[in-house]
Amino acid sequence: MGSCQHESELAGGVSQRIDTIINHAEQHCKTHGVRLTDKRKQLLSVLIGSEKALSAYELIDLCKAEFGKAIPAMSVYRMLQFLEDERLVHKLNLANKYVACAHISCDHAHSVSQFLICGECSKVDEISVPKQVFAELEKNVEEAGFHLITPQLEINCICNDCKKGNKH
Amino acid sequence: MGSCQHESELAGGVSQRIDTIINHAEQHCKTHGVRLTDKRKQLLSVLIGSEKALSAYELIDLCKAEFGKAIPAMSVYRMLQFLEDERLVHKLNLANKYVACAHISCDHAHSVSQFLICGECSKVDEISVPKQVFAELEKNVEEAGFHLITPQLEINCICNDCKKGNKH
DNA sequence: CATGCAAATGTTACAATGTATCATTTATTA
DNA sequence: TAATAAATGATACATTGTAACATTTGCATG
Repeated sequence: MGSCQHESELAGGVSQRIDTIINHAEQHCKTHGVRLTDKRKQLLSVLIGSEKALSAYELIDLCKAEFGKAIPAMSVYRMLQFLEDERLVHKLNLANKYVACAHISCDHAHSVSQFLICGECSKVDEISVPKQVFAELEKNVEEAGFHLITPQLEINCICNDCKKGNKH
Repeated sequence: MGSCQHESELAGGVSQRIDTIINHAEQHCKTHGVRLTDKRKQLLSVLIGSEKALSAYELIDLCKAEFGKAIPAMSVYRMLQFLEDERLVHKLNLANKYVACAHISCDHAHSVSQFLICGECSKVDEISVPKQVFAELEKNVEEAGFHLITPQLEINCICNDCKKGNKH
């Protein structure tokens, strides 16, 4: 697997960065024969613009603040499901929150993602641990008579800022 | 750290096994100056007797079935909190369910627990991966600017039985 | 034993999260 | 443009979890 640029490090301002990623998402959907509608795009752009993982209802509030109209909860859950199916968004079950995939603009597939979730401020980092470490873990799982279903690990952490006692 | 006998492998029948563990739990509470009341004991024994992780409301139903009286949700959540604080029970945030600690009868502390959670049937196994594997993982977490708070990893899996398509 | 205090549990009323069902709107295609 | 499928909206609920206050229980002490 080649290295890739983390999307938070893309050049340009914030909204330009979001546009770039959204463009990639649109391209992705086009080639998959599915539609990235305006509403879905709104949701995704809010997630991309957020440092933190967001709950469905936080998303509703933010969309309302940014776009003026409240999206019903039912619709938000459906759109999140769509975005998850298209691997544009990850659901963090540990926190019941959602984050944009950190690699939407990358072409290559990412094998294993670990999500570090700050329990204080919900900041999330999506990292990839070395294959070998993950392979070790998987070996132990298999020995216990279980099988990994998603190569996704969610880890409860505290981020540097919160550890230092900074407010947000 | 010494090796230890997994509690599901204790000799004797099921209810005897539960009694044995409960006795250890009582001893534990006595030395910690807290009370393992009858209700708390009921809850704990249901959890010990269950192969699967149980939600708070599943616990309410099972307690009602076994002991005749329904415990209010509020009380159940409080008792679960108590049992968690005493490290007799683990909360699995991935599944919003609870399991009895697999090592109540062991004297020594267990450093790092990984919970393998079957997404089909909620069966849970509490394993310990080698220290070195965990240390590797932790190193990656630190490099990302995060810190582990609980040495607890929850992993979405499917168990052998469910993979084979067995019904429960 | 009575009394008083603290811990534990119960009750009520909600808040928050998530979904089933049916209605409506929007896009696509013949 | 009409027919159809996909997406979204609206309503009503189910489930999960908690805040606030009331009651009961266990325990120490006079």
